[in-house]
Formats: sequence, structure tokens, C-alpha cells
Amino acid sequence: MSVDLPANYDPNKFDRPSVTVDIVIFSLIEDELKVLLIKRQAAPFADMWAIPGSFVKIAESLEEAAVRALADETGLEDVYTEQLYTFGAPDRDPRTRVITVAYFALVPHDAIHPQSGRDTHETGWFSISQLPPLAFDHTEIVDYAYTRLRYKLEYTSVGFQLLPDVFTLTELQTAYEIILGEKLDKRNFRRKILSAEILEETGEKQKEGEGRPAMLYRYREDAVAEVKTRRLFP
Amino acid sequence: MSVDLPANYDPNKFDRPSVTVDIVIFSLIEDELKVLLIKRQAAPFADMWAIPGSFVKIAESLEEAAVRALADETGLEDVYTEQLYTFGAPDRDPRTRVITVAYFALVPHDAIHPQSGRDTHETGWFSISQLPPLAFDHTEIVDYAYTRLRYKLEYTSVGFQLLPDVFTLTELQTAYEIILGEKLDKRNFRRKILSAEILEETGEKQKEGEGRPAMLYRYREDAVAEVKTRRLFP
DNA sequence: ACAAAAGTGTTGAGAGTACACCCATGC
DNA sequence: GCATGGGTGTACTCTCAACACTTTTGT
Repeated sequence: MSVDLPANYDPNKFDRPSVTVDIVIFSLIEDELKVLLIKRQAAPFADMWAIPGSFVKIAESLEEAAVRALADETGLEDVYTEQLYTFGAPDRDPRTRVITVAYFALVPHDAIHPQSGRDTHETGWFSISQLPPLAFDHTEIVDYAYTRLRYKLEYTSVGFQLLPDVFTLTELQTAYEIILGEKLDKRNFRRKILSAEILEETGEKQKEGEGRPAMLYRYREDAVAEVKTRRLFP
Repeated sequence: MSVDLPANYDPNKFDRPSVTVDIVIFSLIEDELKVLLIKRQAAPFADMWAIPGSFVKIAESLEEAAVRALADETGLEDVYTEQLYTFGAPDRDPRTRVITVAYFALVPHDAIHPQSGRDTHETGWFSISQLPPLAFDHTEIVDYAYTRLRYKLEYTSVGFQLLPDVFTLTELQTAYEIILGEKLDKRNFRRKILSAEILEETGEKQKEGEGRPAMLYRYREDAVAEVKTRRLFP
């Protein structure tokens, strides 16, 4: 901040809001886009579903707090995480003023080890299209995250974050179709994704499944993440 | 947040960070993109320049705090304001833990009434390309805001927010050229901006200046703000 | 040989880009 | 009448979008 503090400033005399991080964790499960929710135990909103979160400790960064909350619920580290928006309506928590910095994360289905988190909450994966009522303003947060995810999918390559390390082009296309909610043309999709030069062939082919085995690809670590958008102005 | 609080939860026993809002205020002045800075009076970073900001009061929303900080420095209300990002590195303020929610604002040059704010800080407009050293992590915040502004200019119509209510197409094009840092083709620019149907003619023509008087336009209030981007995936 | 999924090219339409001259006004 | 900035159209290129058949494997 940049407002000068009074000379006799005592940090503890100010009414300070609490600060939390909340995290919308997406995964593709059974051909649906799902969100990880936890069941609240205590008031307010006891027995309601909510997205995972945590208080921000006094000496940790926001990112560290988000990663910690993610690890506590999923046992995962090294997943794609991005700050979403900060929600700070004065009455969003009925107990006291709580400002929350929302994040979203994309985790591959095969990396999830259920119950491997440290917390003992009841957890569940819910389809984005069939969410239960959520505590606080979490419905708004999830909606915002979903909008952002669809938007990012159109001009970046974050889609890979929802798939295993190696995958087929059909799997990748299906992931895009699920999230965008529409069918895509196979030939156009392949041409576009390959010409972006963000994939490399593993040389291996898929072993199981019917039909012709598909070539397996992996994301090129050295690929540029952002793909240029068409410019509105020439 | 969604982590359950202990049954004997006492909000005042937690170490709470302070929360501020800081605001990057852009305007086009003398054919340059400039940022409003204020000179700090007290330690830390005394006598250094910083972007305006304020503590978030316990009963006001983040947006209200940002708008209040903006009004205090510029005397302006009803300007374009958008939340940017939340910065929360533990050591970004040497005094105590301060998390800041950064905003950016676009104000038309002709609306600024210098010294009309309530605060008594020394203030100044600085070209984005010649910023002095800034207090805290404010250089990072301004860089982030500038990147976001250029990016938004390419797929939305926020550029109008930096111009008076009525303006000529040449003025609008010049604004885009200054922010994007490159020359644009006059015919292509006009075709594109007019075909977007976000402008309407006022019927009036510019009175002063040399040469043929230019038609004055205004932004259509009913126009959709977001312009569709080309999709990466078909 | 047949079922199942993988893989592959071409064409027409629309948008982007590059480019040069005439028009209205003040002095 | 000339200097100054405003305003206009066209041709080429490139990307997007629509569309159907052949190939490889397992049974």
C-alpha cells in the first residue's frame, strides 16, 4: 500500500480483516468436468459443501497458502495453479470480515489419490453442471473459475494440465469438447494443435483399447504457453 | 474460506495480515501514457514515489476502497476500474504483513482536476516509459497493469475510457498507437472500429484546429464491451 | 472379413494487410 | 491557392470452416 501510516502506527490497533485462500480444483473424471468439494463440519453453513481453502499464515505467500490447501485435500504437488480473483464483500462471511483470494487448479485424473490428503473432511467430486448449493459465495467463485477456464482454453494450452503426462490426440480433443461443451472437427483440431508445436510424439503407441492404436504425445516443456490471439486492431 | 474454524474461534487471536488496495491510474497526457504517483512522506520508503492506495476498512468492499482511493487523489468518480491482481509476498512491506489488492483505472485527461482530491500528498503524472524508482513492489504492480492494459486493448474496447465523451477517430487511433507503441493503418483502423458498431456519430464536427474538421463520435452506451476473440480451437 | 478407432487433404469464404489519392476548411 | 489534417476503396494473402474416406489393429 502507499498511504502513509501515522507516526504512532500500531498494526494491532487496526481492525484487520481475515484473509483466506480458496481453491477451485478441476479435473476430468468419467467424461465430465468436475470440481472437488469438501463438506463443512462447523457453523456457519454446517453440512454444506464448499471449495477447499485455508487461512493465510502470517509468514507465507498467497501462492504457498493455495498450494498448501491443495495438497491437504488431494495430496498433490506440482499442479497447475493460477490466481483467479479476490472476493471481498463485507458480508460474505457472517462471522467476521473475511477476504478470500481465489485460485483455480487443474489436476489430471490419474494423479489423484483419494484420501491421501491430511484433512479428514468428507470430500467429493461434483460435475460442474450439477453442483449442490455451496457455502458462502462459493457458487459465484466456481462460476467465475469455470468462465476463466473456458476462456483460457481458447487462447492458451492449459488443457494439457488436465491429462496424464502422455495422451492421445483424441483424448486431448475430448477434453476440449467436454470443457467447451461442443463437438470439434477432428481434422481441424489436429492440424491446429500440431501446428502450434506444443506437442511431441513419444514414439510409443497406445496398447489397450479397441481399434487402431493411437500415437501417444506429450506436452513439450519448452513450448511457449501463451498462444497469440488475433488482434482487434491492425 | 471453507476450512472449519475451531469451536472456540476468536477472530482477534489470529495473526491477521493488513489488507490494502493500490491503484494504478492511467491517463493519456501530452501524447504519452502516464501513471499517477504520489510522494510518500513517512517511513518506510519516505520521499519515494508510490501508487495511491488505502487500507480496506472493515465494513467496505474492495471495490469501494479502490474507488475511495481514486477519488481521494483525483476527485473523480465514475471512472473505469478493474481488479488486477493480489500481491501478497510476506516481505513486500518491511513493517508488517500487508496484502494488497491491486486495481487499475483509466481516466480521461480532460476530467482530471489537479489538487481536487482531499489528500495533501505531492502528486505527479509520470510517463510509463520513464518511471522513477517506486516504493514496495509497486514497479511490479505497474508493469503488470501496463501489460494487462495493452492486452485488453486488443480484444475489448476499453480505449474509449481514456478519451473525452466525444472524440475524433484520429484521436482514438492515436490513443491506441501510444499504448500499443506502434503505428496503425488509418483505413484499416477506421474500417475495423466502425464495423464493430461501438461508436455513433454525434453529428457535430470538431471546431478548432487546422485542416478539414473531423467528425466527432461518442461511445455507444448500449454497445457490448467485449469483442470476440478468434478461437484457438475450432 | 469385419468392427472400431486413428489418421489424413482440399476447397470456398471471410478477415487481415498493404497501399495512395481526393476532400474540406482556414489563412 | 496552398497548407493541413480528414476521409475513402481495392487487391492479395492467409486463416478458418466444412466435409468423407483410408489405415491399422484385435477378434
